[in-house]
Amino acid sequence: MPAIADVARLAGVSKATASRALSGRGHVAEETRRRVEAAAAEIGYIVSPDAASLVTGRTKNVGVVIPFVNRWFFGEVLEGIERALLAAGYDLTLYNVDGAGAERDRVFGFFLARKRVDAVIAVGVELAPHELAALERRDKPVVVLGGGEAGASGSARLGIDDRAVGQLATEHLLRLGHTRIAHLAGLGAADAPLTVPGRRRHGFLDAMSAAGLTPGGRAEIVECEMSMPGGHEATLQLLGHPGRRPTAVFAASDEVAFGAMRAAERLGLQLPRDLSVIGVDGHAYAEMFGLTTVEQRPSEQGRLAVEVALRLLGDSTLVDPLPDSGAPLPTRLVVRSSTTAPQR
Amino acid sequence: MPAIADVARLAGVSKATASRALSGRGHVAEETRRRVEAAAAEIGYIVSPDAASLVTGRTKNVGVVIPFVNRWFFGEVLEGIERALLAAGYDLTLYNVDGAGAERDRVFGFFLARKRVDAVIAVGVELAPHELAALERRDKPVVVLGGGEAGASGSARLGIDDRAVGQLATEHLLRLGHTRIAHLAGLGAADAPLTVPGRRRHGFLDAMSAAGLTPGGRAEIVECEMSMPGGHEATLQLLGHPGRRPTAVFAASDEVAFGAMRAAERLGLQLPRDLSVIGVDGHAYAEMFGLTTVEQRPSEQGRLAVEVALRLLGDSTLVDPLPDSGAPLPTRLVVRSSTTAPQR
DNA sequence: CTGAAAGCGCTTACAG
DNA sequence: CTGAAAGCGCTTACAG
Repeated sequence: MPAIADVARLAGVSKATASRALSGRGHVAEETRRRVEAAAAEIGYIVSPDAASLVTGRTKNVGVVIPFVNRWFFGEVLEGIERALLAAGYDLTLYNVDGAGAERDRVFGFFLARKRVDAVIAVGVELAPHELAALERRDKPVVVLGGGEAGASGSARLGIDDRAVGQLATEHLLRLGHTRIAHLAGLGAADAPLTVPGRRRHGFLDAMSAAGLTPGGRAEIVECEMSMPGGHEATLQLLGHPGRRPTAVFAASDEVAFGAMRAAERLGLQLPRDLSVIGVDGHAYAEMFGLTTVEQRPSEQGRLAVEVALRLLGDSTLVDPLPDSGAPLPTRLVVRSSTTAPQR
Repeated sequence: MPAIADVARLAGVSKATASRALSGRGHVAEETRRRVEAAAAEIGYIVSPDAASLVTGRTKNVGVVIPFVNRWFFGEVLEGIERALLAAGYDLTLYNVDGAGAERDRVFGFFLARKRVDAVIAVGVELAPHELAALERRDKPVVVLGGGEAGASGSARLGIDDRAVGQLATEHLLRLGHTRIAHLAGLGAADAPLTVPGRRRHGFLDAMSAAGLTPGGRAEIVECEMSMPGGHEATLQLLGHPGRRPTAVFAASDEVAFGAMRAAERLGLQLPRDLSVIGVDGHAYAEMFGLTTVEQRPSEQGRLAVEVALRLLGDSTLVDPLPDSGAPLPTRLVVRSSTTAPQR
């Protein structure tokens, strides 16, 4: 494995000059640079990131903490992050952390605490105060994407306005004339008002109240896992009482909405005549299902999170101001065939 | 940021002893070890992986090359790999590489060529000979999971027997009495016989031939993207000719099967009466769809790939022999309600 | 524009 | 069982 000393020798320069020529930092005569580059190419030299990190203190590596890989939103975010990081010459170290437990403590207490990553991007993960503090103590910029409370000093927060999204989705149904509207909320929505499910639920309640409709207790909000089977099961349960069946459902995510649609069809309902369904996400399958949804662009959000992280690291080539000013990321209502006016 | 010299000073020992006490390599008196550990804990010392890598030549980091994150099989594999790597104290560096192109060349030519990962796990990616050769030249063990041809010297290959899977799925339909069976194959199945879609298609043809049924050209094999919309679209196309409609469909993956089921229902068919559908995967949603499938365990496969990689690195604590002997990974037919005998 | 030297933070023979 | 010393492969002031 050739080292920089080999390149230097072959090019007839010092290691210092070889380093400058290859890294582009510092001035090197054009002719010298060419010689060094030719020498490096000839012997297949590739810089050792470890050695470089040791002296610069930069690893060119970003840690990503994410609770799921196999949920559409998270997978898309991850792809967006990966692409942007790669383009910037950074590596992505993946930590799949869901909930609490020994594994999580190990990620924050050991893996992330070492000098192996320059920054951390946390996707849809509530960072405990001590977790954030530990990262900041080690001068690791943190970018939090989605959910959560306002950030601490060294950290940035990015995300859509989930409360507004819930409100918009509900208002769409209200404007169509629905009054018996159920909400399929994510697990823990009622208990954790600052999480993504909690905020969407809040938006739902805001819209209903504004319309003078006070949703009753369990009959109109059902919590479920934010997946297709979650929505399926909850909808079977929800539509179980034929007495006061809702005419519309606001599902906390598109995957939940798909499950709801399938469950309703299985019960013999005609969609959208007997039940309107709206989701949140803009899932790749939404078009196939004809699902009306509030669309967001997770892969774009991932790209943005990377830009903010690089900027926090002072390694951004960007001129444009970034939307880390606190403004929420964009969303957009996309109306398809799954929502219509209620039957008279 | 405290260094090992600080720990040594505080514990009243040399850096060498501190290193040995903390790493567990080499002998240290029990009492000394305790003093060193107490000192490390007191000042919050955490070893610098870069510095350690530089001298040991090991990074405790494995690169994972994967074409998708957001397809069930791949997401599950990734989660399995991540968990196993984390448990072994390794980091996972993610390279999301789909198809060819400049990005791919950059991953293999730059990112993976550096001394930043000890080994590479490639999931469902056909490695070009020069890509494999480049990794081997740098002494990087390679574990290939899924698809592809027999491995080269320093590499191991793991996967299910996709041809046998295709055959089994088709035989299940044949045994139920179906004779007009269509296959929804993955894109490129006909052109690339050694890929996953190619092998499943091959198994389909083997079973059909053995039953004396020679499938005609395009009427009975349709290729599509291996996703739910892919299966949906292909099925609408397939069932377009009411003349010789198949009574059963073997879908190359569960996601394709879900799309096929939805398309058939949309066309007014009663499932499974009018159409039996079988998939491959054991997707988390298969139960909800009542889908008969040939199940595999991708997260388990990911775990196995890690074990093989660690073994190749001589860093395995395992005693049991591993299934890297060339035997295919296990699969299992799971019969649900989506398949039944054809209508008379 | 270029080079000699120091040093990043570790680990590992080599002695004792 | 422990320590002094060398060295992993780089980059960066500091001179010139």
